[in-house]
Amino acid sequence: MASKAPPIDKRRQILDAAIRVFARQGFHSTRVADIADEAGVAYGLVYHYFKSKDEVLNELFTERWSLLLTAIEEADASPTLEPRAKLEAVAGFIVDSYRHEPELMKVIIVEVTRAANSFGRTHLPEIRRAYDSIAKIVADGQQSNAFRRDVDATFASMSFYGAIEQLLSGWIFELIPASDADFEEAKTLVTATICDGLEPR
Amino acid sequence: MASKAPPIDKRRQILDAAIRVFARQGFHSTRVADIADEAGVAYGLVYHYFKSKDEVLNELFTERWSLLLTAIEEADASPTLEPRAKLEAVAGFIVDSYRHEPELMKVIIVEVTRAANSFGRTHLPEIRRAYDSIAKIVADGQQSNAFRRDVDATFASMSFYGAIEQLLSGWIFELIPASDADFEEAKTLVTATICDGLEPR
DNA sequence: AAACCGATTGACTGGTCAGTCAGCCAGACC
DNA sequence: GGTCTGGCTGACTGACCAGTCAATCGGTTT
Repeated sequence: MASKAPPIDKRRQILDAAIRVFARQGFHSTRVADIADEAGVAYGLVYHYFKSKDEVLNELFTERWSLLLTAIEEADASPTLEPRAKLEAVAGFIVDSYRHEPELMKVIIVEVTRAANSFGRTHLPEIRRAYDSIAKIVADGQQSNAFRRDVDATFASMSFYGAIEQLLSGWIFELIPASDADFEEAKTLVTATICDGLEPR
Repeated sequence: MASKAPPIDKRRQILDAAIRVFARQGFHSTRVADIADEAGVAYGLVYHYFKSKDEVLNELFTERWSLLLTAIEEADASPTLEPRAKLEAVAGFIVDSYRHEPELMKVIIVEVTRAANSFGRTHLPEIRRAYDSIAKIVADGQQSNAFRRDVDATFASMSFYGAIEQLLSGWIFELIPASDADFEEAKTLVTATICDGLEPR
């Protein structure tokens, strides 16, 4: 055989199965056996590739959160984008992440980001980095008079991120409609709400 | 004895202890024994007053969430308040709740509201009622031209509530400063951000 | 063909708790 | 003094499950 078929990547297979199972049952009520079954793999193999059940979730989170951090920092670094457009880019990235991988995003938000008492605690530094990067975009906007200065930048970034996460939660738990059109609308509307406000101009 | 000293209310004592322990360790990693110890009460007594460990948390949540629902609905019902002032009242109520009972609010947010996969699921209807009531305030504001109409009311209420909850999370996990002045500022700033936006007028 | 080695298997164990239950005790009432 | 009642006690149990490990498998090297 010219190229030896690489064995199916069992590690990846386990991670993908974990996404599905965690999304379906939540981290706490999935047993390691559920992951193994879903992946079509023996129980012990999970421990061959991961130190513990926790490490599986950590891996999923870290993999994706680093993409988010990169996206935010890239938006911030763009010399051509206006501050508002930078925020739009961030909102767009998060919404698209959910659109393309709703199960993974559900796991990350429900089990890590909004579970600051258990897993979130471990990842607080990384989570915080996202808030800080967004705050930096706002602060720069204030510097250049694109944004008013009487709203603290940290504060504004928390509100902005909180609004987005709440929308994702709404989609995740089917509290608000989640069609492609809704996703598109959301991207601009979060930014519009935060930048322009609800009152008429 | 003229008035027989009523026995110390052990049930209340258990609930208050549970607040402290849940806030300190999180629901999942507190054993029923921890609650009993903290309350200075025998293990079995917890089961005398509550069907299960879950029921203790449910009770804590329901007790307080109904206060919140009442507060929102009262603000909404006020004939004199402008829509914006109604939102301010809601934000104020939540911030004050945190200021006066940070441990209880921590438990409610971390273990129920943001744990929609476990406890939140049970209480989704009540949680949703809060969102709906806020959405109604926004919708009425749009009706009377106090708010612009091109932002969906449900959407706006999610953003508003999400922003507040994110702030509380920030305080809970010490990501942002939490002095009395910060609390006061937050009350007006959340509403200002959502109503006026970040861009200068 | 024999030795080697990493991937893979799944039965088993040790520890952890939620919830049970048989009974104790202190005051009320006879 | 005796009995009754219900708040109260805490040792015990049954279930559950993360993580271990000894054994097997299949491919590669010598």
